[in-house]
Amino acid sequence: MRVIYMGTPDFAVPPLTAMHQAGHEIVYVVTQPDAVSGRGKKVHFSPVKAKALELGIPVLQPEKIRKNQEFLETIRQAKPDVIVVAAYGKILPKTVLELPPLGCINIHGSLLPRFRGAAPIQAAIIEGDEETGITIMKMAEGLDTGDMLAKATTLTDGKTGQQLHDELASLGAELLIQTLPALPTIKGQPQDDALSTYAPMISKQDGHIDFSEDAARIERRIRAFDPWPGTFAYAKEKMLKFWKAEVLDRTAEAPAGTIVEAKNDHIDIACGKGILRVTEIQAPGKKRTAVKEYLKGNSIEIGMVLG
RNA sequence: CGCGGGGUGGAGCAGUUGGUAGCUCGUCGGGCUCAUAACCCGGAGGCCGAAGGUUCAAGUCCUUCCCCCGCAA
Repeated sequence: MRVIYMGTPDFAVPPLTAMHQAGHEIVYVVTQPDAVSGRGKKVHFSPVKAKALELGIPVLQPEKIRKNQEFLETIRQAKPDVIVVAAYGKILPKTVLELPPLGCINIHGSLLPRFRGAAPIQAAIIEGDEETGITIMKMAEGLDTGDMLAKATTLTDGKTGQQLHDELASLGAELLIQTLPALPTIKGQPQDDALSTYAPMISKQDGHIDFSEDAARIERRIRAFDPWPGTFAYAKEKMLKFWKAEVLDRTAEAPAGTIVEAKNDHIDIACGKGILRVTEIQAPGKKRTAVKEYLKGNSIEIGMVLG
């Protein structure tokens, strides 16, 4: 099949690789423009661009699409059968959605209509869903509202955001390869808008722990935000990131955020409900460390309140 | 040249205004104990990230490089 692929981050790499291996003719890869990022402000390619270059596929990086006649003309002349989109990072205008004969299809990291939006994978963990998955849909003008074409599921289990992300990325690639050939005949299933939820884009600030929450939810947040943006709280002026924790059912008789115990391999913190037992921590400028190790060279003041 | 923290015995950390390194844990040996992630006694283990330089003398000052990490993007 003749396809144009649009995607940007790591999540969008496996589908690209899979289509290439499956023998689909990928005319162009469209991805976000190079941008400065990371320490030292160096210019970095998007992961998808890096892979496309490796595979020898022409890359397009339009700043904007809507009024970009040159870009629109280029993809029109490419005459793709379909445009496949995975975490591209920009809303596509109707002119693009209607351009290919088979339309545009999108790989989304949740079981729609649950968790429409930018961060479905993390949302599934935070909300405590036992099951999540991948949905491939026909793209419509609304945000992740198109008719569903195929689904694949997996368990959330005790997975971190990274683990679930990687798993769903490859699951999405598989599902895409299965779905593409059937595209001309497959019948989409409309989403039930009444059941839809929205998973907004995550910001650094979302990692700031609110200890008045249920310890169980905080633990899920810690997992979901591993490795980014990380989940943190402040001890005095110092930021502490938490990477692993358990939940104790009993409730502490102390205000939320109070450190009630710190010994051996754990630091216990009072929450709105339950106690958060932190077992892996990271201080600024330091690496992730098991609390067991951390406590050997650092002292934790019992009764201190984290904010 | 975006801002900043750090690389010290196996692990996590201290090391004052430069004078050949210390703590906690672990480890090994011994002791106590019904027992212990407990306690007591004793021991091993470090070319202090790398390469230069200053100095009578550098972990501690200067230069360059390598690596790790936080912020910001």
